[in-house]
Amino acid sequence: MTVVSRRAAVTIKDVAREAGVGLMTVSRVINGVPGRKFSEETAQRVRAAIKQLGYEPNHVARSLRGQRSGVIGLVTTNVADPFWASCARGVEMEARKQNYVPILVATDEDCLLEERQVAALQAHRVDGLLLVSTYRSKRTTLTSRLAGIPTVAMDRPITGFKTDCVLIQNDEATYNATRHLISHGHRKIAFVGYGERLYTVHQRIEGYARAMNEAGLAPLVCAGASDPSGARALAYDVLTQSAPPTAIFGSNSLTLHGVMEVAQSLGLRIPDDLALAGFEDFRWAQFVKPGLTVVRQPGEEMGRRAAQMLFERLAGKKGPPQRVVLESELVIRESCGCGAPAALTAAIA
Amino acid sequence: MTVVSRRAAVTIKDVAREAGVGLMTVSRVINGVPGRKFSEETAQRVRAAIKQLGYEPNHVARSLRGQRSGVIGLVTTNVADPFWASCARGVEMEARKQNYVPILVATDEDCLLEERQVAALQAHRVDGLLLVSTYRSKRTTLTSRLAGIPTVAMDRPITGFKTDCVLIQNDEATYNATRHLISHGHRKIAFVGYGERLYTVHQRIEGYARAMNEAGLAPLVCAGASDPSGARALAYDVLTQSAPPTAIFGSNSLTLHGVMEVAQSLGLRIPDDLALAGFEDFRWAQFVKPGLTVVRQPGEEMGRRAAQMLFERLAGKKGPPQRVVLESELVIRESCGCGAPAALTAAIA
DNA sequence: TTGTACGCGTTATCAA
DNA sequence: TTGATAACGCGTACAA
Repeated sequence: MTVVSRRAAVTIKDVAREAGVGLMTVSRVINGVPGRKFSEETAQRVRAAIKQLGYEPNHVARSLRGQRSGVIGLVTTNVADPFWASCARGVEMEARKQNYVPILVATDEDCLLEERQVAALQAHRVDGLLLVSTYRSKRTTLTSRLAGIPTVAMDRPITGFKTDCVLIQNDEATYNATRHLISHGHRKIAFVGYGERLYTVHQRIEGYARAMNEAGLAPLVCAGASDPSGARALAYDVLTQSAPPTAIFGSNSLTLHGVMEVAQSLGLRIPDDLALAGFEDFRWAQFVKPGLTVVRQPGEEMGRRAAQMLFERLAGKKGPPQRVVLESELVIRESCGCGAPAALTAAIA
Repeated sequence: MTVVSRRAAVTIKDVAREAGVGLMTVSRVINGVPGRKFSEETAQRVRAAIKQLGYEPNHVARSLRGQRSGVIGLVTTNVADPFWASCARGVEMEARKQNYVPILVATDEDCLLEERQVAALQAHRVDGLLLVSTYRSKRTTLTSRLAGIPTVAMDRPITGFKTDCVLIQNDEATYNATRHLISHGHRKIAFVGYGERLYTVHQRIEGYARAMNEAGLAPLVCAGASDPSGARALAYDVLTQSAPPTAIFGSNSLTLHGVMEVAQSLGLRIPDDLALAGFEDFRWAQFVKPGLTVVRQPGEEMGRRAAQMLFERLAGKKGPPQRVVLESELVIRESCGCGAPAALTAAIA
């Protein structure tokens, strides 16, 4: 692949020539050193030249020189998912404040791809990493790579690697949602979701199972899907067995959607024949009929907080890895069996 | 801001020493020049050393040396919007195929911010730009900056700058949707949307007005919102006037959502009291009641195609700017007044 | 207060 | 087939 011709970029040299000063004077004016080692008059000339030539400092050269690159890596599983999209938005806004830009890559929940992407980010000399890490089913060099770069884990801790992380309450939220379904009189409640090796799924199953056990009910976990059709298959199997559950907790938005599709195709009315609750609120959830009872996760805030923590580390903050857990919220609508469609929300402490 | 210590990276020099060869031999082995200018035996030694040391080529240095940086800029208005998120996803997937990574920045529909972001991308020496450009209400240096970087416009052309672009059919889709509403007997149909200076909004208004005029009806355009609350205000005004419209076309997802909220608060039944159609399909649209009749835009494909066009240019493709227009599709559900909730879709030629 | 020389990691060029 | 050298744009260390 050859590169097309590019307009010769204007460098610090051009500015120096234009302003009739040395290179370093220009550099100093640009970087505004603490000690003000130049006269205001020359500074004026330099600034004029910069403007005139439309000079823009070359981050690449700065970066090579050993300074910060001004780039961070943002590794999610798939930005098309609204939750990761809002997370990316939070990161982007925070990065902008700090004059940083994020490189966006995806792992598709594949630990090998995750490793490759982290390696690529490393090759681009990012100053830090924001990482949504996937369960590692194979040996990878991930943790040794991570040792070289300030990293903040988002949504899930990184297996075998202690670092700053921003998580969201999973168990407690699922516990409360399950209890809520139980309070509606359901005794057979299934948990449908992705593979339980995923940290968040595991946590959610824990909360679900705790609520079930406390109520003396037998947990019914259907985990192992990895895409929409898998979730549908799981839902179909559990809903067509001899004594199907009267309620289902959907571990994520895609799963919940799949359950709805299957329920509809089976002619099940919600919440009368099948009550539903699950994960992830979204803009239109109020207009879905029946309104969905879901756990709302602060995705944007997670991105923002993670970015903030990373920038603090980049600014030199010392200390042991920190763990921040953001609260989630159970938004009660109608799919659980509640009559009132009003904004009856219960905050989870 | 100081940078925390970073593990000293292993360079090509280390590899050369380890393998007992010169720098250039290593470089040649890595880059596998066409003419195979090295013996297989030395190549083996070099590859072994690379593996042993865990060497990873430094993109930053490559970039400085004048080669491609391996980075492209991806400028959208806001990734939290599902449409831009799917677009970003398309770009990301295509970039991955080409061993490129995208830097993600947002403009928030602000032309000044757009300029700043493009400048930042320039400073990072991106090889190319994928840009969702906003209407320029103020003088900016955008076009002169763009002259230096291969650029593909997405969703909207760039004012005053001819370049490759990937657009989506707006007028035709809106024309068809409006005609569909008219076919249901509506005579007073309002168009509610964002500012008409936005290219896409302008196009949609054209299609809407054409359908109205052809039917001998008077267009009723309520444009000028710039956020959800603005859209709600617009919807409220038009729905509470003396002779309110019996149907509304919502120019984007947020607007359509706002109209639904207002309609609900006014106790309007859809589609009986108010028929609705609008832009942007989404995963849950089938479960919204009534099902939403919307134009489905191929966001991911747009991102993918734009990225492909950019990489073709980066590979040296010559020729005048190309314009690709992707087809959109009217997904007919129930909000327009159609009874059948089935997947009755009409492709737009 | 200002300027010069060097090095960051890589590749193009040229010589061996 | 290989290696030495210069250059990319910038900032640090030092000299003027």
